[in-house]
Amino acid sequence: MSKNSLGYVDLVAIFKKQIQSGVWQIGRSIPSESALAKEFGVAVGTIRQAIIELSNDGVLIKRHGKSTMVSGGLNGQSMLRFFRGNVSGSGQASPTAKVLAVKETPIDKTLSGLTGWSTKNALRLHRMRFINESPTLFETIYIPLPKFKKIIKVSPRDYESLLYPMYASLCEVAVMKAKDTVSFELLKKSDAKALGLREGHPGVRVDRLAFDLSGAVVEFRTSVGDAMAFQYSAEVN
Amino acid sequence: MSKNSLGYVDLVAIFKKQIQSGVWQIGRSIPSESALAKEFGVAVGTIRQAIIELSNDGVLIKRHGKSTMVSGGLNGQSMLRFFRGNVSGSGQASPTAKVLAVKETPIDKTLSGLTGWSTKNALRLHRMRFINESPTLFETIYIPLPKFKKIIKVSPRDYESLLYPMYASLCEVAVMKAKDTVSFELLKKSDAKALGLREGHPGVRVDRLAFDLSGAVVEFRTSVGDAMAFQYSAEVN
DNA sequence: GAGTGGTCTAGACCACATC
DNA sequence: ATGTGGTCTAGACCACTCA
Repeated sequence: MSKNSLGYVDLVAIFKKQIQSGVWQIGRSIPSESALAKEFGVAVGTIRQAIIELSNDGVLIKRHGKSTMVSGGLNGQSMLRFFRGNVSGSGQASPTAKVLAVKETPIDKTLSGLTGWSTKNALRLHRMRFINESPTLFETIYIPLPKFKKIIKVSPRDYESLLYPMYASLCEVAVMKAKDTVSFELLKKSDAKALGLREGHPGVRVDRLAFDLSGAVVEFRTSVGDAMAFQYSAEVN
Repeated sequence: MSKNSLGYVDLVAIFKKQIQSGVWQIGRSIPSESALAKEFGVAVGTIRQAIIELSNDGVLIKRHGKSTMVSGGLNGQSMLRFFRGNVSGSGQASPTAKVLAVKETPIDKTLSGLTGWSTKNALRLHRMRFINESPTLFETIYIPLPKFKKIIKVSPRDYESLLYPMYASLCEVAVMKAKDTVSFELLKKSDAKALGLREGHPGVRVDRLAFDLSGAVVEFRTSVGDAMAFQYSAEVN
């Protein structure tokens, strides 16, 4: 006895593959529910159940009356809400970012251990983030090659101010989830200097692993800032 | 033309009221889907849609083959994973807690501003949390009266080691959501002393607002610890 | 085996977006 | 007016739990 028709769980897996393989592209529409029902030989309700699950996971975006689209993932502006006196407050803060350096570097044991990357090289970016013109976060970012090779051809001055949307549009990589680890440390000389503080000043450090749809790590980022200006809010559910 | 039958959105609201009013009690079963369908005069599918939504919000707990139950909310053991070398690691850490003082205090403007509490008094607890016998977090906890009046009659030595389950079983209060705000500061003398550190040592402070099903604040808690031992992990979605 | 939730169907009808 | 997703129905059948 073999099952000869697909369940919604199967469809969820199939739809994910459509996205990972690029058949369904980031930011573009997927076929209508009734079309998919015909294509896969199931009832519309079954298609809907699969789509609703993916929508709850942030993979698809539904809007009543319009077609369902493939999400580009997180937008990455989530990092700066960690500091006092910024965006979420009233008035206008002006968060900006500047990429200071881009360099191709080998993936060493430490980095591959953290990320699971098995290719040889990665890109390393140094990036400063500003609030109201003042340097607030110094970031070191690793992204693997060759997946992000198109980034190399972009001049750092032409980087978009948010990296994740750029990853999506340029490299077809959607960051769906991330894990932050916040810890406290005294600033090293180099970090302190970049932030306009003295060596040994209390610092905060946020290590972030960013994951794509398949759960693979697509970025590792370390951000350092002034602990005394730091404030992090999180929902616990 | 009036709508003469209930939609699943209406049912979600109705079911929440059943819980808030105590008709459906924390930890107990709710009627079966088919029974509810008859009671409210709708199809089973409509009941299911409402229940699924509440289940996704953590309000109800479904288990295949068994009846659906009302959740007791968060368990409150979430705070200690913030420190290094603890539970989530291998081996056995032994997190414990000890309530040092319980006192009835008036709700001042600051507290009512933060929490929205409009009654006159609150209970204030001082509580120390330990990892492997060593004092790690010093907590100051406010809960409003008269909602928590049953707590007064319990001797601090008889408190359960997790407070949220005690709130649920004793006071019918389920903490469904919380908001943590993490910041760094130099330890005040009193906090430092309680933690076995010297005044001015780098400290971490976590302010938490805990919410019930209706979104009302049911607890305000401030936790202070050693910044050097602090490590916080969070998922970003 | 009786009772519960889980999946799927086929179709009706509603609500929103767009032309 | 057409196409899309949103809601609801009534019923069949499956899968799990427990006595």
